[in-house]
Amino acid sequence: MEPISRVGRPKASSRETLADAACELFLEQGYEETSVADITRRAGVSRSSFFNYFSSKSDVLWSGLDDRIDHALVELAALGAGADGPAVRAVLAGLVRGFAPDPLALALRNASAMGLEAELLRDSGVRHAKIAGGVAAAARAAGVEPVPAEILGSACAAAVLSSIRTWAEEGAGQASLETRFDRALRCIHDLPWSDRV
Amino acid sequence: MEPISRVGRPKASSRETLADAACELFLEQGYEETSVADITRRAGVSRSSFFNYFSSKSDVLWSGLDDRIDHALVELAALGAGADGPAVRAVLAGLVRGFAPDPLALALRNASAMGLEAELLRDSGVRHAKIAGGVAAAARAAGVEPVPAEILGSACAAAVLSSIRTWAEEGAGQASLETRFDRALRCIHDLPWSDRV
DNA sequence: GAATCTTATTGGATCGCGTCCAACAATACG
DNA sequence: CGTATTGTTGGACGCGATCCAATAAGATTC
Repeated sequence: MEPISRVGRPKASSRETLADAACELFLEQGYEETSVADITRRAGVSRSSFFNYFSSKSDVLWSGLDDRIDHALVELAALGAGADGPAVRAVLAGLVRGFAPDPLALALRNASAMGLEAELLRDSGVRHAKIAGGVAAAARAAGVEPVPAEILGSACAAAVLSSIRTWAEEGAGQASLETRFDRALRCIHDLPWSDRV
Repeated sequence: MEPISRVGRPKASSRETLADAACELFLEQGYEETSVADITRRAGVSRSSFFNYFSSKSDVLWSGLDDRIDHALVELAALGAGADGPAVRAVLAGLVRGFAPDPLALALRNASAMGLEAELLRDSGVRHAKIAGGVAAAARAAGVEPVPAEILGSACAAAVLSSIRTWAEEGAGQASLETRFDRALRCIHDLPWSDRV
């Protein structure tokens, strides 16, 4: 991935060290109650260093998924006018494929223990919006009207995020994330109340 | 609405005074660049007073819609097991009915001038999640499985928010908000790619 | 091995949001 | 005129986040 540069001062710490320290503390004393200074103290680095590795406290939880989302957004944009259903489906499937247990999965599973409900509501809304926006743009590029495009985007984003959430909540057990996502996507064209809402 | 208390010190300022000052400044110099202190300076009150009227800076923009959303959530919860399509539709229609031009509408129309893109993405995500969560809970109460319920909720939330957004962006002209919302809701059971995604 | 280049780490200053609280002001009521 | 009630104010505080200059630790070059 990274063309590890062999020049300059070597990194003394790592994202992982910081993420581990952060997750420990989130579990021990809650997310809100853990300051960035707490995290860096435990990791044995300075507070400044934290922001060399993460752009914010919540980034510890979300950077893994964010990378995947950003990658998917690029692919969606590249679809151009050829953004039909299967193409979009393939991009989104790639988004979830191989998504490993991660600080985010830990946070989703222990949301109440971490006192994360509010924070997760807020942050997952941002990711929902990013995915939905990307899909909506792809749909518009393929000729769909703006409002239905947004609704479709939003439904797809919900499929992605809610499959991740249920997968994380139930541990690694049961169905794989990709299977869940497939099932979720199928729900879109089989919505309840479709004939009535 | 309010049982105006005739006892104790009368209010020296008002929400409206503060909201007006805030909107002026947001337009003049942008949202990020406007501090709470700036707002209260212009309104002629102390910084502390701001938080007697609004719970946060962004609350200036969102409190009007938030009240409506909270009201709708209560109604949705009250539906219980009888939450069928038309009932939910009626609640959501009530959410948008008579939604007047408002700091939020101003912000949506002048988002780029206010440098609000990022903030709106973030904040509208929260409202999307609230609406989607409420509709999903109602759907689950009516026997819908969790994942399709979330997707349905998300689609409904997108219908609400995207109709508000397009309505605000095009000024008060063209179609009324309620008409827009009706059209948006209809998109849900006529999604493009329905046979393919 | 010394100078130099590149990159990482660090501490400290600074800012803004949001919370909290005690002091104070203005009104109604008895 | 006291007193209760409600609103306003200033100040202190903690936290997240940004910025920057000083410093450290290697690699590279000569």
